[in-house]
Amino acid sequence: MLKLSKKTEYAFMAARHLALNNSGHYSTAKEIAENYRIPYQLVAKVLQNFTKSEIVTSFQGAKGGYKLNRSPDNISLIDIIKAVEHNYQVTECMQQNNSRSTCSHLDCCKIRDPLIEIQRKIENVFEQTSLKQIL
Amino acid sequence: MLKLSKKTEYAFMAARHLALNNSGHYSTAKEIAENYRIPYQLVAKVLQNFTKSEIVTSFQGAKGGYKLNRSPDNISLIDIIKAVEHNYQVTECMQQNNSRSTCSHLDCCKIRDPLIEIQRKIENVFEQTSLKQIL
DNA sequence: TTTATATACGACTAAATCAGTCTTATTTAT
DNA sequence: ATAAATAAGACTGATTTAGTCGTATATAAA
Repeated sequence: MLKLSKKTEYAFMAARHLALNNSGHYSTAKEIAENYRIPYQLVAKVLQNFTKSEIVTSFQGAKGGYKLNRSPDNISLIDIIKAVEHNYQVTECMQQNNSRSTCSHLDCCKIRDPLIEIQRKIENVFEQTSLKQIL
Repeated sequence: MLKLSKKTEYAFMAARHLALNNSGHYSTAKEIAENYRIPYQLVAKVLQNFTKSEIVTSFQGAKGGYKLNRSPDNISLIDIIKAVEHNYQVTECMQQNNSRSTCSHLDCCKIRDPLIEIQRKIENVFEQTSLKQIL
């Protein structure tokens, strides 16, 4: 319960690696996978998600790889989470397509509103932490 | 990801119900289950967990049930979580019997320390919210 | 122009966790 | 005695998560 997915862990690790890289070449999925013993395919997907969210720019082909688009202090952990996870809500009824009215409990469960506040505070924790802070 | 378990949701609902009850009789698992359309056996387990954690006192037999031991503003959501969940950590390596040294990644994953801080802040959110605040 | 090295991406499978059920024992008011 | 309640462990089914496989496409460099 309340656990981050492996995908998000790998996303944090990959983002951190990209932020620290100043070796001249673009960082690759292979490099990150080997460096931290993460399954290659999973890092690859994470990096593709980063590209879609415009956190990084990708370069295809030989000598290709990824580079960060913004400086690490301008990227928050919530940006990274949103790039790789659709659902990071504390309850089902806060996920898209759900609402008070889809609640299966009689007259809703009565704790939805306070939990929305909890959700807001937890998101805030990740919002307030920048990539720079985890280097 | 980051979702509360149903058990914890039911625990919040049950605790809230107990806090609001001033009907003269003890609240029972059956009553709570029917009131919110929660599976009886699950509420029953939650309430048994509450008893073990001394959040409530239980009364067995006919006319039995449960009553809160403390006032709602003296019970935090983290108390409730701890009563029903063994693991509420954001990463596996923060759960009991795990540590930096059991990390499967080379030279640990490098993000453990910042995540410990995140964990602390998330626990703080639940610590700072009392049962009274969700009534 | 071929080859090696990369990203892109969807489909699939295996493993782990979670939710819910079943069963039995014990306690106690009436 | 009986009914109503807690106590608790074992089991099953459903869902989610983690990881793999396969194929297509792009590009630098020999």
